[in-house]
Amino acid sequence: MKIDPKNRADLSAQIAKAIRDAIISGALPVDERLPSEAELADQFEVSRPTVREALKRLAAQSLIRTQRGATGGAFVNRLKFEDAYGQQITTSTLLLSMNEISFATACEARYALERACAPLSAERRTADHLATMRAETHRQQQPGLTDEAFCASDVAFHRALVDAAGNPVLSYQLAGAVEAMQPLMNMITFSARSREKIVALHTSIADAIEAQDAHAADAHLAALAAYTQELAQDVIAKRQAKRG
Amino acid sequence: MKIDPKNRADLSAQIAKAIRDAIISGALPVDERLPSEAELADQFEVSRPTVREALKRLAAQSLIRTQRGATGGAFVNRLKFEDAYGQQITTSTLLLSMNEISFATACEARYALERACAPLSAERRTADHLATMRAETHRQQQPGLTDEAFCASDVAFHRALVDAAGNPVLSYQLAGAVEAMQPLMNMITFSARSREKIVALHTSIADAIEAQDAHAADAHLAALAAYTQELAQDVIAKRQAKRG
DNA sequence: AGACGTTTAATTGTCTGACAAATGAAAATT
DNA sequence: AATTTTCATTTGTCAGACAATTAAACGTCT
Repeated sequence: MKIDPKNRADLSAQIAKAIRDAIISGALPVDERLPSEAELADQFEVSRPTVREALKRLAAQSLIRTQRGATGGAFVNRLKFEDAYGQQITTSTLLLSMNEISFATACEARYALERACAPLSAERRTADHLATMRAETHRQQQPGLTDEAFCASDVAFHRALVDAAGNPVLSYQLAGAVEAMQPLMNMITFSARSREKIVALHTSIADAIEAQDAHAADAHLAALAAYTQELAQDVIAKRQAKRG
Repeated sequence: MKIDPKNRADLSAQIAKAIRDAIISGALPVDERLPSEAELADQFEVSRPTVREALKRLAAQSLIRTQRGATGGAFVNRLKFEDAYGQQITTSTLLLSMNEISFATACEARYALERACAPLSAERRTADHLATMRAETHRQQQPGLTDEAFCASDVAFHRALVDAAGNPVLSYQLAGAVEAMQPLMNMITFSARSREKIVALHTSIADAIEAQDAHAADAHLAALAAYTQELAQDVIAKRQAKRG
């Protein structure tokens, strides 16, 4: 764990990288305690604030956790899926909002990934996953539901579908794609008729998953993808008509 | 952008969250300059080191960039796919290494996602993507290639396959899954015969993509997934035999 | 007037030293 | 033996200072 002694700029970034590399390589195992800030400052020959800035960088990535007190310090953190979810959703959301990603591109990616899960979900779905999907489709039929609540329920439905695949790596990867789409979906106002059609497709998907019919699930997901694209195009067209 | 004035613990985390929320909500647009560290310290009523720790947290997530000098400061960073790749790969790698994810689970997720890309890749592949895939399959036939180099070429082949879908969101999502698998793949020693079979499957996949035959591409990918699992099981079985 | 070097102000990067707060362990007391 | 007190360690925060960098403002020479 060394830093470049000549380049005295971005010291905290260099130190963070050195420690991060040690963690990734396994030299620092999970729950290992790092030296105290004072000791790290001595080792790297920098001041304590510089060490602290480096540690905060690592904390922002959930690579370490810190604890105050006599036996406290910085510990290598076991990166949990739930921690990673949050980061992925933040990153994906910003990527979509900052890079002029079209709705079509984001939507295509989302449904492509989701269709990859469907066969596994059909095979392994539990009663719990099915119950969640049914509950959400039921919620989506409530009359007074706001568009935001409808979209949130939509996300919950698709999360259950993905989780039913029983593969945490897939769930993690999909979390970003599905949740990052929500702000874009919220921009669409769902008419009563469009909601009805979406709920019908959700029901068909849940039926197919329950029947363990991967082919049917895929077909209904494809139909839902196509219909979502169609709705978005209508919204975009109407907006441009208003302008013109 | 406010912080809890009562809770004077984790101030830098609170400040980082306040600024992060402002960026995500769009209140701070891309390339907007944040107030100077001294001004932020005044606004939040904390010291400059505390502000700096908060800014370093955001820098670790590529949400801001800093520049020294008279017109310098911290600027909201346009999150590029390139930056996000790195973070996703780091996170995915650590998730796999720290959470006792089996090879089977990771492999299943990877190939499920990749098969989601295949139809789009078959439809949209350019000469450039095909050339990369051909070049990598050719490289994989070199006799003196180390296992690491073979795996690196394998990653490059699959990256080209994914990029051929022409959807940057998919490429971003897949980057984590494909690259994070590399350390696990490196643990497998590829015999001459297994390499031969893998190269044959790669060639079949490239052929199918070139012919824009999505169904064939999917079938060959499925075969590759099954064969990879088979190889891994052999390695695991041999290791256990050595122990016993 | 225009081109070119110089100064200057603003800003981040780093350092030093200090104190507060939390926390577990050791010591003292009942 | 159980409980309370004290204490050492460590992180969290603060104040002030100086160095390094950078672009704009200024001055000088042609």
